[in-house]
Amino acid sequence: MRTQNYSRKRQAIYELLMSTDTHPAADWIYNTLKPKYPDLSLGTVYRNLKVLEENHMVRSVAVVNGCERYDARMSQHSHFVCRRCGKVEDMFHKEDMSELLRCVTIAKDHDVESYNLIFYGHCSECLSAE
Amino acid sequence: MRTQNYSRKRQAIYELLMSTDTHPAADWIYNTLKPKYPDLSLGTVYRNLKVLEENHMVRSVAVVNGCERYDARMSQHSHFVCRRCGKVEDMFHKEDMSELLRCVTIAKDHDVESYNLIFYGHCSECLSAE
DNA sequence: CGAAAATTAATAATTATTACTCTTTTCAGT
DNA sequence: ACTGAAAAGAGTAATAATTATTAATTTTCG
Repeated sequence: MRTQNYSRKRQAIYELLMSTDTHPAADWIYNTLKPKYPDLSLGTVYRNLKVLEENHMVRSVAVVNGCERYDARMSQHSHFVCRRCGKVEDMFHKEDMSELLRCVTIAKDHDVESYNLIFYGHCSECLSAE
Repeated sequence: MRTQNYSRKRQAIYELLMSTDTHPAADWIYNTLKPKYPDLSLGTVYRNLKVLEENHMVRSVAVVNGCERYDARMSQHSHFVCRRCGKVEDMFHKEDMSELLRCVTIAKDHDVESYNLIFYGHCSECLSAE
């Protein structure tokens, strides 16, 4: 059986995502890896993000200004999106969020696999800049 | 001072959104109103959705398959998105969700204005179809 | 090594959304 | 009701993120 990440570029994309907490878009990943991988193609970044997503190694955490933003930290946590600068920040949970499921009426015949909680507002930098 | 002129098309878009719980995309709104307003333009739908959004009469609740989905019910509630058919359903809260805010670490210097909670999974129709 | 399968670069195509230009509608003040 | 300026719209072109295609390269593994 073939291993999952046998391509250097896929590995590089994954490791870059693991090493940052900026929740970048495909475009940023492409530009960041380009110097080290001069023949990298943007299509490769998109395709690998999809492959990694299917393998639950990466997830899309938000769409900001029409751009999908990715995160390789799969432990359950939420995000804050700045409406002004588009920055995406982590928001870690104080306690188990399964609590959350008790707060909403869930149809019993639905198969709820995951959830995504996003907070919107203005980040500290943008607040002080105004 | 003149703020906004009354427009019957904007009104129609708003009323259509109020009358449905399917959380439609711009495209669906356009096709639904087209028979009654034969000269309606898709650009008009997009522009008015943005105007209504700025006036807090409408909000985007999710992006499904690259399409923004809208809701005119502004009372706080969450949504379920079916990963298979893309359906967006309402999930009303059993209790006050301000409780929710206590579960995450919120940086004090951030101005959190709103949040969006989306559940993902498979709806009952898609489950029984498999 | 060598063949089969997976991956990629480069490019073309797709598609949701926005911008633009000119026309039409709306409405406050007459 | 009439008018003129502001707002809104139609129709079309443009934008930009993402996806599909295809031929070439790389990787895997017997």
